[in-house]
Amino acid sequence: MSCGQNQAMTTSPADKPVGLRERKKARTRAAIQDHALRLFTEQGYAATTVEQIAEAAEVSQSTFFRYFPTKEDTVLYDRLDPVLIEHFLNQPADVGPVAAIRAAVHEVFRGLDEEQAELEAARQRLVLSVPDLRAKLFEQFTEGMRMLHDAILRRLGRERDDFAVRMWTGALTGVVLAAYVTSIEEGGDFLEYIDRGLTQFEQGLPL
Amino acid sequence: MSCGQNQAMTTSPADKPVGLRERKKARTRAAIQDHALRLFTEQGYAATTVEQIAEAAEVSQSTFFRYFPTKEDTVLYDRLDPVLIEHFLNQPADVGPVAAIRAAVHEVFRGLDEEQAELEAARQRLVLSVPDLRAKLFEQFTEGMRMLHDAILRRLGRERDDFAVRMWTGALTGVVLAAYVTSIEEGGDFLEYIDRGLTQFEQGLPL
DNA sequence: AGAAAAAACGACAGCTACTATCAAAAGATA
DNA sequence: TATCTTTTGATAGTAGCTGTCGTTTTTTCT
Repeated sequence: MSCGQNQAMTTSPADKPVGLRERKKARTRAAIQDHALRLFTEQGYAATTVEQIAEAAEVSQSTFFRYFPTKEDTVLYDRLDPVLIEHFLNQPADVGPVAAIRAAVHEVFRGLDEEQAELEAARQRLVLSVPDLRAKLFEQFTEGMRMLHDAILRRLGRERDDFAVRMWTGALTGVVLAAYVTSIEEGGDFLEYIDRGLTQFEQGLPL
Repeated sequence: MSCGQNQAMTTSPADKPVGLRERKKARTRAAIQDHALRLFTEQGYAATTVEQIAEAAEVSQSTFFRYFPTKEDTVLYDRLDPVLIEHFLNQPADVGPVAAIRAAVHEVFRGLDEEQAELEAARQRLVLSVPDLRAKLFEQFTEGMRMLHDAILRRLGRERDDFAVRMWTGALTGVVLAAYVTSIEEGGDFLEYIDRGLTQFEQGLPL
């Protein structure tokens, strides 16, 4: 019923402090997020109040804001970015950076089951259609750019503030963002657009 | 005293309906924006209320929101993007797209006097330091990406939905954004970073 | 098991960005 | 001057978000 939350890996790998408290917290978080997304798609983002979400999830407003600092975060709380970076860093050292990114993206998105993929698609559509959410999403992208920048630096053994790497990372982020927007506007598989975009990038972005 | 508002060119070029009403509107808009920016830099963005800005500009809150739909827009109301596009389109047809962009950026930013440049710099610093403003700025960048996409299509005579152009534009926007962020973080001339970024882009983004 | 400590919760009050409405004031027009 | 339109201000209201505090629930210690 509830969508799978991958929260367990936030703690250290050795101990498993999955006490009753942790389980209830995870359930509450998932309930809030699920009901929020359902209400948003049913009656629109702006027309849905935090009070309604809290009521549907059977928590108080105080509790809502303890779990999600803003209403927007019920949609944009990003679980995927750190996972992507992790997969990227785990790629073998001899593959090029673009190939490593391609592999990481594939590994993460192919790992979603159909229900998760469906939910993710709905979420993406919602995000791009609501201005406030769009704005925050774009900021997330640039935060991702920064993380990617650090990862690339480490991978290539470059020193900090390498301007060429900065521009390279910026361009690649722009490509991914453009592919993302295109996939929403044109419809179709997100992964395919990313793939084509990365190929263009590898070929030097011919016009 | 008041910073130069280039509002006049929004009307059709033939008539000049610069009546008393129009002049007062321009003055009010400038007053709100100036006092807002001053208060933001003096006491911080979040700590400054709309009420304070309205009081400083000697207008009611109603009037404030008639001029600026949101508090953020006092900082982010962008007058430069359409000007940039216009200059880009006015470049001679035989220069390449990157060179045309470079020329347009130079023309626009070199056209600012020292006071305007100083104000613009303060504005840029403020924008990147406040999360809410950052988010909206990034959205503006992608709107700029869309406008640039259309302009490039027209310039190259391509048909709509050319994937290669989309990726090219996305990458270029990413480069400009990265150069922008770098110029804020590292300090130094904004134009110089843009120039170097565009050069990197022209050279195929070597690592 | 029982007590103490810690964490989570709900209720309430308050601030502020933002919207809607409507009457008064100011500018344009004749 | 008189009329018509645009702009403005006052007021009331909604909703996101914060802070506080007493209560309940869960964990930990003995």
